[in-house]
Amino acid sequence: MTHLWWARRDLRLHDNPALIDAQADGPAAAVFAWTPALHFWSGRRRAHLARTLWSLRDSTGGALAVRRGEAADVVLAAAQEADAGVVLAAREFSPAGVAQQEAVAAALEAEGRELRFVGSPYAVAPGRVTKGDGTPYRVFTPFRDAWRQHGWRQPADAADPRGFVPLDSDVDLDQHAAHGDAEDPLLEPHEFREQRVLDALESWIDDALIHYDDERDRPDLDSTSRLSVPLAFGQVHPRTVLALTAPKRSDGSRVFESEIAWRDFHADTLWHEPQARRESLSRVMLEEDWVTGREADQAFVAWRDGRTGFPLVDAGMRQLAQTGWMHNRVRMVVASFLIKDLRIPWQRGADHFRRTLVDYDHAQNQLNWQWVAGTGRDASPFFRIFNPEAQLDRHDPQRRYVQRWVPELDTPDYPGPMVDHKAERETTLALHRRAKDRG
DNA sequence: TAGTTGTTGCA
DNA sequence: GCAACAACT
Repeated sequence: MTHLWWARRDLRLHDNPALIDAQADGPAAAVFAWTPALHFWSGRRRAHLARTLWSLRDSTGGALAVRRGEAADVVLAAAQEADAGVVLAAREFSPAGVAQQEAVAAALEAEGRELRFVGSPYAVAPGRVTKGDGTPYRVFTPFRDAWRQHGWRQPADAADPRGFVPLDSDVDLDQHAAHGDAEDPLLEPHEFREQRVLDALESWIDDALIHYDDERDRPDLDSTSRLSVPLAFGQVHPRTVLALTAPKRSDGSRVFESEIAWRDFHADTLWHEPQARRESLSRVMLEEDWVTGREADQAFVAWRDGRTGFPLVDAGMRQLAQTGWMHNRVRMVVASFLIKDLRIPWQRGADHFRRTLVDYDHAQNQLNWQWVAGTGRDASPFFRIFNPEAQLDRHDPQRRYVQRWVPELDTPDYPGPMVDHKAERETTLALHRRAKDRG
């Protein structure tokens, strides 16, 4: 009997246990649900999804169906067409992903079909790393040590690209794939193929992994792994990444693996505390102390548009606006500036990132913003306020990054600082102390 | 994965 | 005059 693979954030043939199981008894059918929620994505992010799906469908000999509709409707219809009694999928752990898979499971069960979960988008799935008493770790470092101790499986074999039963699509991927930077990207589809991602990863490991501990925080050097986009779409599995870095032990590889652990830590936090998607996990400021109204609106727009007068903040926000990506060190600096200098709630910044980042990942975004705000599970101390000038001196010493993204930097057209950082820092610290004293 | 301030130790 | 360090926020 034919099985159906429900493709989610695991758009790959390599190391995909759900897909392997779907092919266990012969060729599998495969479907991806192009849901109404994608309407709210940025055009750039949707284009990248379309390109990734185009590439994956091409790799399956055109068999993968990409269909418009809610996941429950799309998966059920595909299961009926393929006469599949069993649907295989990777389990999601975010609130939206859980709700979606519950709806799919219910729709299938109503007809006597079964949704079976195999694997997850994480090296170690949320909920698996706990303290001795079964409760989750609150602090990252002990979590990471236990996470390493727990370990992970070796990557699964690659799926059979010929092992698919074709289903029709009703989404025009060519149309969605065209966007700004590449109006007709499918003339050069090489760039966003799964194999290209794996090749680029291997090159990066050979060239840059060993320097990762020193260079990851240098936005001018472009030494990061650039894995955030493929990881967000599941074009590569973190376990594949860890298997490739494992033989290359160095300080660089250990720091890099820590970053993968952060990814699992944030997903684990959201799994245990689903309200963290909107609510601060701890309170560091009194409600009335956040800036609101027109003053906040004007400040937010200056931040969003890269007109704060702080070169590193403006460079980051312009890189985001122009490319849909921002260097991680700079993400921390711009987030700290919005929260601690402008005193605008982290949720507003997180919403902007959701609308603009191509690598957007709900758990990573919300929990990293909470980390900067000092409200997360492993809260950064409330007094950790980034100094945008000191960060610039330290991480972009030749000012090459800021000059690239803020070309008018050294001209009269560039505005002066919109706030006095030293004064805002003092004010924020005083408000934090006040909130602490009032409980 | 912070920043500031004050102290110490050395040149 | 400064780097390294501790204490503190």
